[in-house]
Amino acid sequence: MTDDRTANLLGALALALTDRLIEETETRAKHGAAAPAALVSIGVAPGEPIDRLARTLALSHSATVRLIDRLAADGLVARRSLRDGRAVGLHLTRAGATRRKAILEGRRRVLDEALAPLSAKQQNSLTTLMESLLGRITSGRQSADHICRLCDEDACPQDSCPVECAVSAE
Amino acid sequence: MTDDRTANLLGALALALTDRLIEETETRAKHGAAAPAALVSIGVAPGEPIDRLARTLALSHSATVRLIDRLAADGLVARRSLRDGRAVGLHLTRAGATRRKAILEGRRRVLDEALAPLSAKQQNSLTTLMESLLGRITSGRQSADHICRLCDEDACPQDSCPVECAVSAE
DNA sequence: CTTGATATATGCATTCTGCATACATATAAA
DNA sequence: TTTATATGTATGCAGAATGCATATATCAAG
Repeated sequence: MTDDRTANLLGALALALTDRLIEETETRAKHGAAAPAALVSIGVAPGEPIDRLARTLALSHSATVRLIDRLAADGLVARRSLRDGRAVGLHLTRAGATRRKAILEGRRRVLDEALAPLSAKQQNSLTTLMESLLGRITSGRQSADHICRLCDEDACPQDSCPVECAVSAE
Repeated sequence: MTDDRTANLLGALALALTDRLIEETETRAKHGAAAPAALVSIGVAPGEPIDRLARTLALSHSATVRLIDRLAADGLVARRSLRDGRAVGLHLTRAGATRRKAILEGRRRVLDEALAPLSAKQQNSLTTLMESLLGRITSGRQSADHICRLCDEDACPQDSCPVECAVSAE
């Protein structure tokens, strides 16, 4: 079985880091915690319909429509028509792409700050351990997209991402 | 400098775990993500005033008053008068204590599940690394209380808690 | 006893969300 | 082609949670 204290520390760490990540990213995209995730996710897969984004964000469809309304009003996201006339393809405007970059940089800053006390060797150990944990947590395509909704894809190419690998291995 | 991929994995892991922790604990105490944290925190330090709880939860005073209203209406929390006639001391009712236990158990279940793929040795390594990260993240009394707002104090006695130690060492 | 600080409570507005529904388009069947 | 069903988006409406400004009660110091 797992150790009491280890479990507790993991819970505290996850909560503390997420608090900081939300705080940091939310101020850069307004409209709640889902907004930065939307900008990041749209950037990873431009042209996807609202429906798909809703699943990635784990929001209802209507909440996602409203969120896109707000981001579009801010000039960060644009709706384009698709072959399928029912759906709209989501894209970042130039301003949206800039904002996205700022969000990812803010996120990175928070994480760097937290990781600062670890040596390179310790960071490697941590990476290995986290790969196991992330693989375990992942449960399917939708879950994977949700977990990676704020990820910097450049830092973590598809074939090296433990979350993606867990989906492929199913 | 820290490694791109390590930082990214840490962000994803924190987010994914917190999603699960919130989901799990929130269903057991209704009234939003702050509710389970309130029940846990009141249990750690019964008799504290609303003001102090507000700071631990990082909520405004009025939001905390409303939260306590709801939890009291559910019969989970009771207000008692204190020597200081302005303040009220917060306590868990019997039902509240039971609920608190369920919240901590749910949290523990999520964390156990995530940690399952690690060997005992790996868990020890992870613990050491997390101690460093948590110490770094902590910045003062208020920050510490906030970070530990959902912690199981039994699993992590004061003098072994890296967050508490970071505060003491200031 | 007066003044200022502290702790709680409440009126009001705002934000974000989901449910139910309406509408347009696509897909498949008859 | 026509009809029926499924899919994707948008909107009306209501509810939950929150913050700001403010009111009230109590304490502490002079």
